[in-house]
Amino acid sequence: MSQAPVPNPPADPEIPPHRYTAAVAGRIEQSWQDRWAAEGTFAAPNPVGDLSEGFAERAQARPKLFVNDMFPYPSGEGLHVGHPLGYIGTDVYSRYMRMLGHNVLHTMGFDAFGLPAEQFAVQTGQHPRVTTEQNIVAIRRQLRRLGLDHDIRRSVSTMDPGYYKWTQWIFKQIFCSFYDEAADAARPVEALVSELDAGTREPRPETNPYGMPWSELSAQQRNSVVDAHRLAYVSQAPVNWCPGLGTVLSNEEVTADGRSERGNFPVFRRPLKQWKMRITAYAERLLADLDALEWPESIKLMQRNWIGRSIGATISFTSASSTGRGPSIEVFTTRPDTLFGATYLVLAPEHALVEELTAEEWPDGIAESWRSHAESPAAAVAAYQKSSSRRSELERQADQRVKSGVFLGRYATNPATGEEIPIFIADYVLTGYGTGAIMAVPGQDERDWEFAEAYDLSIVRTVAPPDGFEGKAFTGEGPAINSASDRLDLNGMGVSDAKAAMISWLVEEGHGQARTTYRLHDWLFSRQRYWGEPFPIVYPVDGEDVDRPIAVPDNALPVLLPDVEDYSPRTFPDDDVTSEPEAPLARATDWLTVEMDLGDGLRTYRRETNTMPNWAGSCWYELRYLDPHNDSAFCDPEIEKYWMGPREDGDAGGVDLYVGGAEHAVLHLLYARFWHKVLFDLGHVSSSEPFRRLVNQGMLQAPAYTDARGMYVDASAVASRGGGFFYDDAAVRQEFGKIGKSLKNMITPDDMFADYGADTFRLYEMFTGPLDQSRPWDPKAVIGMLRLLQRLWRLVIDEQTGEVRVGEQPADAASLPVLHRVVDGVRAGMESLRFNIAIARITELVNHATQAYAARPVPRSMAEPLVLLIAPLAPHIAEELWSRLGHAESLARTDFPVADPRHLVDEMVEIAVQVNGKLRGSVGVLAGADASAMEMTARQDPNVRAHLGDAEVRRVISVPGKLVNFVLG
RNA sequence: GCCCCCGUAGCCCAAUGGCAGAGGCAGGCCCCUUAAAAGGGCUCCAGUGUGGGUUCGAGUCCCACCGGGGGCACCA
Repeated sequence: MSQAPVPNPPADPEIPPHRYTAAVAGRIEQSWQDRWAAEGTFAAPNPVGDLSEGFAERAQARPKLFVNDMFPYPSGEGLHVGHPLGYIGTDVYSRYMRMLGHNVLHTMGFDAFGLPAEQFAVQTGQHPRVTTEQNIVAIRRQLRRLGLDHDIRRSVSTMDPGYYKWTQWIFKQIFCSFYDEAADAARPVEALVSELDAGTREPRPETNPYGMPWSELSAQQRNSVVDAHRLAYVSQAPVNWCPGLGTVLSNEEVTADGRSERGNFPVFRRPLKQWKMRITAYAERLLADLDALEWPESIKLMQRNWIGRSIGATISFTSASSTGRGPSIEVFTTRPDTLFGATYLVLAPEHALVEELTAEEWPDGIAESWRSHAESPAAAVAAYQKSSSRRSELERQADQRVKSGVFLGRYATNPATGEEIPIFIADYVLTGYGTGAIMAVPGQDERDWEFAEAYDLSIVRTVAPPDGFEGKAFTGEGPAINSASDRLDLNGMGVSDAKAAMISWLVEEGHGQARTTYRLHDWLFSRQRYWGEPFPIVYPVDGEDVDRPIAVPDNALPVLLPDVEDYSPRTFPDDDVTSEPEAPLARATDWLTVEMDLGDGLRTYRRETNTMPNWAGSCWYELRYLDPHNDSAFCDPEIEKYWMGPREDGDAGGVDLYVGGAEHAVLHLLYARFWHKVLFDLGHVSSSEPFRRLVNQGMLQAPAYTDARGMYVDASAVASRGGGFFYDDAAVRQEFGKIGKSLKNMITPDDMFADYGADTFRLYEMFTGPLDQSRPWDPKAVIGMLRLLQRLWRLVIDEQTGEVRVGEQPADAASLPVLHRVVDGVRAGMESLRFNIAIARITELVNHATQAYAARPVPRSMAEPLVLLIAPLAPHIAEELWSRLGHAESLARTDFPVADPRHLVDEMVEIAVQVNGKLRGSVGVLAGADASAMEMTARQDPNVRAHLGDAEVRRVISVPGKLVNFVLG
């Protein structure tokens, strides 16, 4: 497609007929996009399977590279100029790497399930699938117009049954697995059952409440023990219930102030029966494997904080009851060394032992404040439990630090001191962390100190604070004090020695053991929404195993999402704590019950009516790009190994470059790692991590304008005059903010295509700063990149005639160092994803060539490398010029220019001469000059001489090619 | 409160510990134009947030503080 020179119908007769304008750019760009699509330029062959055509010739001998963006949610508003930042970044990098000889796969898909589509459907009465499909079409068009080098054969959409079939299949894999601590890996549940049957394994204690060995359990009891081992399981536990959204949410979806991340509705903790994923089994590996990943440190840190490992011990306290011994209470502490200072125990209000530990009546002689103005401990406990469950997280937040609690009327024995200490419940102890119970050590813990002050509890320091310490609790390092009994003496030890000594004593005496806990909780996986993946789960409606969750067989996948009359989730007033979740799928009455033969004859089953959370589809999509049409596996193992497998021993494997926003630090990125590790354990993938290298693109902010009333005005209608900004002749104030409707500063890629063309837009996005940095988007600055392309165009094409104007003569000697320095700099910018410096280098070369060859043709030996240098950044104009320079093939796989080292060093260099570190002169020396030659030359500079005078030169620092510094004595 | 990142010209940003400026926008001047600008050329503009320290030499390394952004927050 060596197009006839584009006829340029000049709207303005004064513009040269063949100038590179937005209109010309638009025609060139669309014709190249057509050609790339027709020729399959960016099709990356797989080693085997339906996409393997061309592998031998195009890929086999080359290194591979898999580049991936976080795929977009196809919202009805389309893309604004902020979205493509990362997409363009990966595009430039992948085009560059392709020119370096890699078999590059760059992909894009759609995260199609989600709440907005459902809400839009409710408003318009259109099926969410219909509106989502329309949005996908619109966004596909925008992405194509950007000229991205995606292998479009591999586009995926999470809402397609052919896709979510495999989401459901992976769910089944997780459901049908348990975590084998000994192997430190997930294994199939069948293996668990056969080991239990063979007697080579006992159930994990917490899974077997029956107090009998496996061999003596009934069939139903065995089922419940097995189900309690599964990595996906149903549990009745306090969860985040959001009445305003009508659904439960995962911890990751709740903000620090107890509201939903989406919609900002209050969230309440309520015990509900819900699906969870045992991500906590992977806590240690999710933590440890972060080290080897090439991820931003900030994201690694956020994941480490979220996983929140604490190393400490569990300690058992024996309680006393009116009849003698009561139940023992297990607490978790990171400071076992302070046990001698534990003067009371606190349980979370929801703790399972609270009822059993509540005394009949108040013991004699206790302070009124401990009675909570209640007649009996049971009444006080009931009132307190009620009030704390009613409070939203937000309210708990608001009275943070005001400690309250209730005495249970019972005491426990401190195993170190033998003393009786009172047992309280208080909501500053959280059910979900550790054991849900603590030993309170006011001397070394600020929270415990506050509570102790409020309830007049005794305080014993067990770590000596430094002299002059005037604070309350002392949490720092110091020697142990008050920590000795006739059986154990910690006094004088530092904190870590004391911890170790205490733990070994506890273990010896049977009072406790070392233990590590995590802040990470199991992932709440069910949602009461319509627009998501149905679970591949059914429940028998009768029989002995009634209500037991059972996975449907693989041949029944996908479990299709049924149509319903009403897609809307049942929502409630924001603060309706007592409301109950209600899944929209429960309304699909025909779908709800199903007759199946799952091995014991035809029976009736009820389907699971919850759907999966929005994150499910994005937990594994990078794998589906690799083998998108495979109907017998989510991905052929050989193909996975080729694109994502480890490169050498110790390498985790994964996507070679993954780019997306930092807002997914602990949501998508943690969930996806978890799923990937399960698939790895079960032998389905060879990589142990999904994303080897991660880069967060920055956020773009655009100018927004407020009028005198403080209202936002349409930013596109604001004019700037004489340093001020005006809207309808009224002065307005400029600020920068998130692009969108609310600030009325929406700028779309379509505006940019129309005004400048895609190449200028791409250049501008990449030019304003490093990829990972947030920066303002200044619509007025885009013109600079168009000017650059116009100058480039003019170097190759005569604006009057449209003829190619390059010459065949060699380049000037003075041009070669410039060219090669620029090549070197552009490569450096491409490698480091700092495309802004690559563009600056290219601009230098364009400016140099424009000046040096103002009156004569630019040599082909300069023009061609220049075109190739800019090709990853501005691919359309580069292809067009390359074609006009006489090349029939696309430049997509042409070798990227290489800098010749001989031209990187000048013969003569200017070096700085300093005296005592101050610049005193500048002299020219031969580039290869050694230290003494540089010094000799430097001493001849008159100004340097004057400064040296007669003083003694104590030392001379010579940096070759840079400077000489005389240090005087 | 704790943790992380960032402060260079009017603005966006460059500068392996070695002469603070590569590139762009805006401003000014000139050329081309009847005129204009989304053409061409030239040009003004900071001593690197503040205060210490290390070093022959600090934008760069270390410490403290100030300002901006982000994360976590009763996690025992």
